[in-house]
Amino acid sequence: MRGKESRAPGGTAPEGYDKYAFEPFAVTVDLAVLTVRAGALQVLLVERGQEPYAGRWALPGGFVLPHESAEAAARRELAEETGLSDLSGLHLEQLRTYSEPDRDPRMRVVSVAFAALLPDPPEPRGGGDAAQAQWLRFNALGPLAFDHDRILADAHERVGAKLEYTCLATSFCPPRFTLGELQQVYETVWGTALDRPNFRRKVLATPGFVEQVPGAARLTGGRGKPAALYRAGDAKALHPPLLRPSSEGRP
Amino acid sequence: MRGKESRAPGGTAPEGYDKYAFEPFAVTVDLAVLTVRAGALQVLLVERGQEPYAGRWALPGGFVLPHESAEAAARRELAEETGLSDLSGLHLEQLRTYSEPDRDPRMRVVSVAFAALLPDPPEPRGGGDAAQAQWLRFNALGPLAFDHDRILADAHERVGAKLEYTCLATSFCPPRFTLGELQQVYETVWGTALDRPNFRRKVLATPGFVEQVPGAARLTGGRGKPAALYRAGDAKALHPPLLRPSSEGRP
DNA sequence: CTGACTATGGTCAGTACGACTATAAAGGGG
DNA sequence: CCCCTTTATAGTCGTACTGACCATAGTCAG
Repeated sequence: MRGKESRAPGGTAPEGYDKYAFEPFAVTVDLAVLTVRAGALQVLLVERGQEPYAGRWALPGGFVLPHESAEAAARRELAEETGLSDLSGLHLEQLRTYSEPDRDPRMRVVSVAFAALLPDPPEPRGGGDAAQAQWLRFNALGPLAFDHDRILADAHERVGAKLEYTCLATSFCPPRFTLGELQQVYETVWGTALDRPNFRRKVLATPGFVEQVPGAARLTGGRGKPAALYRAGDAKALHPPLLRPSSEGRP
Repeated sequence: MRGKESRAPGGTAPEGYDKYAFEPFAVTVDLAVLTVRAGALQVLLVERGQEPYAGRWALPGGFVLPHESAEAAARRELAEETGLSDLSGLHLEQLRTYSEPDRDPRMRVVSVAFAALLPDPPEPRGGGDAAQAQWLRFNALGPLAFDHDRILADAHERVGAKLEYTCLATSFCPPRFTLGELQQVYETVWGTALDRPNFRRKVLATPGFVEQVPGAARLTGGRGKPAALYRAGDAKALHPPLLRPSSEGRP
């Protein structure tokens, strides 16, 4: 549009658009909310109570309201779904838009998908007018409703790729974290094991990725030598990137 | 939506949606069509004939029809705009969706933006019911209509980044090309000069990036030693990536 | 005290990359 | 026809990065 108003389907609208000269679309957002918990990649899902796909798991989401952008709708839905009032430290990123005409059997729905990363996963709040949201392990998910399998796969791929060349991994971590926790984020998302000394060397050699918390604070959680605490630096990109092993060697 | 039908704005629609229980959105596509021509990055633009932004350049695009996906709409609009019947060798990639409520002063328009790369730029066809599309140099563009400056900047950034770790550059080249042409794609999009022997070594060392045309075909265009011809290989990703110089050294 | 466990520090060789020099093959101008 | 410009291609060399290791330090469970 905009280059050629006359192309509006259903009629010509030379000056202002005729609001109903074209088929209206419902615009929604779908959220792939990821976290690393208990050493596994987990996703926030809701159980559908109605047809179609009753009983199946689906990504949380909802309609975009007339006065808000898709980003605002995503933040609002996420707050409602998780009950998380403070969305600081949240990474929310637009994935892509899914617009196949038959993706919702009831009507034409165009959905803008987002990937969101949470550091410390709060239990989804119970109070709500709809099905309860729950964290489920990314592996061993049955088929989801609609095209949500594809959305989730795209989100996983995107996050995995961005770990390589951005500092995104810190978005999975609490404000203070150890390098072991950071490494576990990489290993969990990528599904591979990394060499610990090499990972450490690489992260510390990247200026602005992490910075050590000055007051020699140390986390004593379980056994083993206590680890130094770090917080996220101000860098956004990783140069050179931290490539995942699976994508490098090709014997 | 889909997790909680009751959240449809404007009313509850327990089973099927009430088609007009929510504010309808117009859904459009906007195309950032890029090519490398005459040693410069060029963009396909149309001149607006009507308010708002009359006389300004805008990205080509149009409404998504009720029965087609955004991708299909993008292909259709591109064919109409360029008159290019064969869209083989075309790279079309969804960029992101722009949904700010006030991005079009007339009404609520949600636009799915695409980046398209053309190898050999055909002159845009004259026949059409709207303003003529033209190739303009990416530099020295005045402000575009709507938020199209931002869309174009995002497209440029995305393409520049994907040159680093994918084989996308071949999408800017004709079916047979020399390594010099391929290098010029990188230099034009990135706006930097590259060392020729090093570029050559890197490209040839990446398996599946390009493969030499067997029948010692050589292009004799201008002066200098004739160059060997190559075609795109079957690889999609570059490992390790070909990083642009600007993003590496940071003195 | 001992052993398991984790964090941290270091070595070493293979590889990739930037900067650079050299050679080959064409056309143009005298 | 010779020389010079132009472009393609080949190779060299030192530095930086990386993967695969080995070694040490600090804490907890028994």
